[in-house]
Amino acid sequence: MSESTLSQFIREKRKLLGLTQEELSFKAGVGLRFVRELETGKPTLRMDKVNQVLQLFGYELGATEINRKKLVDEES
Amino acid sequence: MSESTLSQFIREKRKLLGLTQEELSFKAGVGLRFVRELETGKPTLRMDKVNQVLQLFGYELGATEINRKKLVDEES
DNA sequence: TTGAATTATACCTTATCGGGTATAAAAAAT
DNA sequence: ATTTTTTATACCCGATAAGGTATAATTCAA
Repeated sequence: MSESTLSQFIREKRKLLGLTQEELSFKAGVGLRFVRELETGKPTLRMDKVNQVLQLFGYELGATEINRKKLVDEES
Repeated sequence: MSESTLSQFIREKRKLLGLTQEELSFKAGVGLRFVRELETGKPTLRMDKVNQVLQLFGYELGATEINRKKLVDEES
């Protein structure tokens, strides 16, 4: 799990659970189009909607250091 | 810097730099009202605007583990 | 305490996000 | 190769975020 960007993080987590975008959107309670835009890196998304998705994975939006070198795993 | 919530994080960082909400909003290129809503925890804010503010502190929005116990400082 | 500075809340307008739907492209399976 | 599944892109509409402005509340200094 490299998590260079939020979009990659979401996609990787989703695939890890073996879900399609449609299944994820249903589970998260957001529109399918939103999941697409999220995974394709649209920057203007609303935080609450993004959090609905992240919570399925046990994550949420937070402030992260910009030049924080991401190590092997998501642990730091 | 405890950073339990994003709003607290922003406010603490701002005070650390000795800025008023107005000065921060100007530097970040967002409206004053946005900074207020950000620091009072409005959950429906747009990610790009939040990132404009966070970048002033060298931070950005990212996925963080939900039950990640925040230790003494922001370092983990 | 008084007054100035800072922060909070409410109203209004404009821009656009989120969602649905449809179509196309790409990927995966048979 | 063909079919099915999955993902991407475009259009439309309703809801609301963002910003400006004004007013109230709070904080802080003198």
